[in-house]
Amino acid sequence: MALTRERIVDATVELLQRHGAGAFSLRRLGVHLGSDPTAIYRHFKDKDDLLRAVGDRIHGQILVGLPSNDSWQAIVTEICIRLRASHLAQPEMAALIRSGPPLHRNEFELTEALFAQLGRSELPPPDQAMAYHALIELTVGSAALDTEVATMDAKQRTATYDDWRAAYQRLDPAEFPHTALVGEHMYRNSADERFVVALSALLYGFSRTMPDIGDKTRAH
Amino acid sequence: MALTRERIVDATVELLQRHGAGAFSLRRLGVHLGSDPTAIYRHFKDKDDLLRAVGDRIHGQILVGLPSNDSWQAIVTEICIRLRASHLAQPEMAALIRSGPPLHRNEFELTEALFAQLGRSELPPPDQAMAYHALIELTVGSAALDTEVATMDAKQRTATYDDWRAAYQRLDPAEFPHTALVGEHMYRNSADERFVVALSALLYGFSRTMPDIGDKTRAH
DNA sequence: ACCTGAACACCGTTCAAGT
DNA sequence: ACCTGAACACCGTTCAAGT
Repeated sequence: MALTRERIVDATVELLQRHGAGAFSLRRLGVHLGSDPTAIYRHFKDKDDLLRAVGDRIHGQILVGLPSNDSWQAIVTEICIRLRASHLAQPEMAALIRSGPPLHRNEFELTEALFAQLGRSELPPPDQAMAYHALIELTVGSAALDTEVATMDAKQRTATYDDWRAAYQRLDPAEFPHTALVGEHMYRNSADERFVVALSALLYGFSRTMPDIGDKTRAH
Repeated sequence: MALTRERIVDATVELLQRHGAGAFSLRRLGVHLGSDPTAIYRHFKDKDDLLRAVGDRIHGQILVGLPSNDSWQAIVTEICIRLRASHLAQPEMAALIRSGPPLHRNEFELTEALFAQLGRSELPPPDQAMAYHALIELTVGSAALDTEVATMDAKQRTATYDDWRAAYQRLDPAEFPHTALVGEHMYRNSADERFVVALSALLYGFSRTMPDIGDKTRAH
């Protein structure tokens, strides 16, 4: 029953999952662990340090059972889908990771896995790095924008998207003519499906020579 | 000297800009306004309501003086650059907007401006909506990931990127062979430049018929 | 009509004291 | 060596009381 890093991380994951991210505090964690809240400071520097450890545990599960005999685009897509799902499942942790790369073991392995796939493309290394940054930004952004809605049940979620779409469709077509034409197509399909479409466009865009940008002097 | 919504929003913008986002509280705002912190509740429902109003004011400045005789890609890029800059300048507000579209006047005008440009592309309306969502996700994600670094001065910022790059380059090449090849190109250029590259790739990806995804039965 | 100020129910974190 | 518990310096928000 002794307090260990492991037991604290376990309890944190459980609390974050069971109640929302907003309902997590060190005081609640103390109650859940049956010990004084401040005992946690014996094992972690502060709350951020604890959440970073939670993040590393979750990043560690992303590469488990990843398909390997697929196109690089398909594998990159799968990794990003899983990374996005992790961020949706742990919004507190996600907010922390947004403030800087954790630079921990599992994050390095995730990066290596992405570069392994981007290395199979025809992109030269500088463009692989650019694509890597763009993939992370899109994935993290998609998760951040979807966090609030993702915690709802399917019925609520559909209702929310319907409400938002309706708000755009309710606009005066004289003042908002373009929104009037496109409004009905906003927030369609699931956010997961929209994400895969965006990801495909991004990968497609990077896997061609890009006009107007990039290093025009490159070898091929 | 009477308290008005306008005066409160002004003071909030000033406080957020002068000190960081983390240093903002209703109590501090009260001191700055020379009135009791709880007087704000007479004009705004709660803190989120106030930040939403701040967000709307800032969104309202994005379209001012936008070039109009340019390609749709160039104008979309300019809008996204400005939206990203707004999020970087007001991280508290940005965090709130991530939780759902504000559905306020200025946000509708921003959406209309983006659809006006996407309408000049050859994309059919459903794809315009998809592109819109993807653009927002990339823009918001890029801003979120860059917020921490953006508040630093140029020197600190470069040092931070150098540190991060070094962490990846320090990895054992036997265990992380692909990172070894690409590591030196990570976090190069400014985050703004990396964002423009990502945006171009995304727009380029959307402006072609996408393989494997999308409605294959479309007219053209 | 508008603002004040006490109060409520919380936070993360520190540190001397206990076992 | 490890944990406790009081204390510090904060939060957002409510509401009866003041002017």
